[in-house]
Parts: sequence; structure tokens; C-alpha cells
Amino acid sequence: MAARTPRPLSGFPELLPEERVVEDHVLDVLREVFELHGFAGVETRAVEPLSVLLRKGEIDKEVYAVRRLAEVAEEGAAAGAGGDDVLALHYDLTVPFARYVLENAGKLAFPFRRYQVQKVWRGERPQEGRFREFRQADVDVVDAGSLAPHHEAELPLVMADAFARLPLPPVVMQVNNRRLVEGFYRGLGLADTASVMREVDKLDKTSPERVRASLVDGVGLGEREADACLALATLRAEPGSTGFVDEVRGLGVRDELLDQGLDELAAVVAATGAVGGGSFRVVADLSITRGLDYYTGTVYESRMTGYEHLGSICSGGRYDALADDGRTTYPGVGLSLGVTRTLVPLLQRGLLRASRPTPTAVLVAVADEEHRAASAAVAAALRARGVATEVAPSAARFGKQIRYADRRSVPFVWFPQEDGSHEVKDIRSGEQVPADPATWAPPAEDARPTVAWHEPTA
RNA sequence: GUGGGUGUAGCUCAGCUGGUAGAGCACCGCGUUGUGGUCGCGGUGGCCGCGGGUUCGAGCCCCGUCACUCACCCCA
Repeated sequence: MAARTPRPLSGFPELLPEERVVEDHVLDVLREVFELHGFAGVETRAVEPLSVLLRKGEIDKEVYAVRRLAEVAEEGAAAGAGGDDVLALHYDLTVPFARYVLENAGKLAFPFRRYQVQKVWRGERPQEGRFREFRQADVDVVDAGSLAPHHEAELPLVMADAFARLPLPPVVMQVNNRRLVEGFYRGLGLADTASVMREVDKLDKTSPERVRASLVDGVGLGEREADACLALATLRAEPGSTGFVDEVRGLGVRDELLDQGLDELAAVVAATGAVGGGSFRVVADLSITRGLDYYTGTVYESRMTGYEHLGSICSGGRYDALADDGRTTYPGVGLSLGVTRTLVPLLQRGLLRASRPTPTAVLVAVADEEHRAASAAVAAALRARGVATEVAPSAARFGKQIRYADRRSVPFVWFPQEDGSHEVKDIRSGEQVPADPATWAPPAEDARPTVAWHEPTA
């Protein structure tokens, strides 16, 4: 059988070295910012028992089951009856974290602040910005018994700090509160609130008229109820403004849960209004109802300006009942940044680029194989002072050795001279000067690959 | 899971009513015998996604299948 070029697997993205430099840079920044805010790093195993991932009878979450090959042979026996024994790849980092908290509650100090950067897997149909294997960066605060509400404002501030340091388009975070929405619907006397949320959530993709139509014809609301739902969902607020509270009250619906949700949302918006410096802002948006089903209060979504079609790149919310061992409940709030969703579309457009694909700052030329040791000694001296250095792979013509460096955007080529002296050439300018392996260093901006945003050329 | 689109060189694509497979880029070599990039010339590289059918003859037509892709669903 002839060897065929392997095809990419849809939904399982793999980056080229130059793209990987960008991702690594972003991950470095996230880690730095999360730790600056006092979050401890945690990693959980890739698999969980299926029963942990599928709570309360949800059957078709798009999870990948993991089985031993030998088990597959005995199809059927393991499939139906397995229960807890069936393993599955985690589809987010929050559910495994909740399990981790329960398992280690005795060893953790609460409120517990953790960040977690790992891949997750979902068996969905991929398209731009949607993958089957992708990386998320999560920050969560979990407490035992009760969780102070100010954490719901703290997490957007952490992300604001991160985005301020990343070379990305401006991000707008939209915040809403499920208690507010649930209470409003309840106050209207609606029974099937989940279906209403589902339709309302399509507002960003279709027109209010169509949503209204499906609320009336599909979900079965009366004209007045449908109008009220739309009126609520179309409310917006500028950063820091809590004017929406009076606007909601003005809609005339009264409900205890609604009042609680309004207070919570107002508190988050008021505390986050001043941040971002242009790279990140937080606004109340009462149409945001989406997200995982375990969110109970505050919910977040975020979009990159100009790339809204990718959907939310950073979402999360408050979950009051996800972790519960029967005696103690551990409420939490968290945000999840979709690293892959954010980066891959920008990388493919060439908007986010690394200055070079390899760390190498200096290539030491090799005059001939007899003198390779001399070149290796130069490389060792440079590396001892932190200069990323490699030795030319072959003693080809110097022209080819320079081209080897040029192809990789390695900025400097080092030439050991016959008389024992040295010269280093900046191959971008062509300038070649005497240099000492014991003291020479590249300019700081050339020491390692750098990452930059490149405006689309119109 | 449902519906649409597309599969030709490593990449981007052309290929007429069916008549023996093409371009640009990339890569390699030479011009340039120890300092790259430009330029010129030359070269490597194809089960035309896979299987079947129609035909004297299929990249092209028909059927199936797989993959990729877009939309729905859902969501980072």
C-alpha cells in the first residue's frame, strides 16, 4: 500500500511552530496574571467517570467515551450496564474542578482560588472557532457553605487584566443574571422558562420580530408576554451604569427572585464599570442567557470586537449547587477563556504572528567539520549567558548557512575566524562586526521570538 | 444528529461539448569554488479522495462511500 499524505482531523487543530509561539506567549501571560491575582494552579486528569460529567439524567451531552480496546470487542456488555465504570474525556474544566474540590475538601483552604489551563473535548460538528479538542483557561473561586458576591465582580477584573496584556482586539464582556431572567419570567407567569431563554438567546443571530414570532407560535406565549420578554432582553447598559435596574422595574413585573437578580447584576456592573482601559469593558446585556446549565446566578459572555461571529471567547457564571457532598455545598463562580477559539481564527488570518518560528537568536556557522567543535564552544559560551544558540547543521557554503538562518528568521549568524577571532552578522541589515563569545549579546528585542498583532491591510 | 457546498502537485487553484495532466508559490540545482535575499535558466514532485458503473476512451457523466467545509443544534 502506497504511503499517502495524512489528512488533518477536523476539529483537532495542530499548530505550526510559529503559531505555537503565539499560543505559548498567551499562556505565559495568563499564568502570570492569574498568579498575580493569587490563583493557585491545578490540573485534573483528562477523564472522569461518565456519571460525573452527565449530571441529572442529561443523556446527549457531546462527550467522548473512553474504553479499552478489549472492552470494545465485548460490545454491549460494558456499554449499557457500565454506569460509573465508563470513562469519558472531560468537556469542560468546571465539572472536573467541582469533583476535585469535593474529593480534596479536607486539604484545601476556602475560599479556594484556582486557575486551570487544559484541553477539553466535545463531540460536536466543527466549524470556524468550534473544535472537538481545544484549550481552555479557567479561573474560579469556590467557598464552603456560602460565597461572597464580590467574587462575581472580581473575576471579570482578572480577565480585564489579562486582556490588557494580550495583543488582541478589544473585548466586550456581557453580563446578565439567571435569577433576574428566571424571576422575570416567573413574575410573568411563564411555565417553560428554558424554552423562552433558548429563543431569546437567538437575538444576536436573528431579528426581534422572528424571536417574537417563535415565542408566540413555537413556545406558546401570549402577545403581551412575548413583548415583555423582548423588552427585557433588549435592555443594554453602558459600562458602570446601573440604569437598567429602573428600566426593568418599569416593565411592571414583580418577583422576589427578579429583585435578587437585579441587585446582584447591579453590583457586578457597578464594580466593573471603570476597568479595561479600552481593551476590555463590562456591560449589562439582558439577552445573555446561554452557557452551561449549572449556572444559577451571574452569567458572562465575551466577544472580540470585529470578530463577534466567533461567538463567546470567555464565558462563565456563578454555580451554587455544582459541588455538594450531602453535608456541605461549595458554591463557586468562574470564567473560562477559550484559548483555541480566540487564537486559531486570528492565526489563520495572519493577524497574530510571531517574529520567528524558533527560539534561536544566533546560528553559529561551521567552517568545516574539523572545526565543528570550535563552533560548538562558541554556542556553549553564548548559551551560558542565556543566548538561544544553535550550530549550523552542515558545513555547507556560508551562503547556505545564512539562508538556513534566514528561512527561520534567526537574526544573527556567527562566524568563527581562522585567526581565532569572531564576527557576528545581523542578516537583516547585513552589518557584520567583531564580537566576543564571552560578552556579546543580542538586543533584548531579539533575544526570543516576540508576538504582535498585525492590522488587516485594507 | 439534520441540511447545503467542495474534493486535481507540499500550498492556492486552472483544466472547453468526455480525447493521453497544467500554472503560480514552495522546494532542489546551476549561473555564483566559502557571506543569503534580487534576477535568469533548469529540475524534483500527481492512483485527479476512494470504490463501482456508462463509454472505444472518464479529472470531466452516473451511483455509492469517505473526508473536508458551511449552516442548524449546542457552546469556549
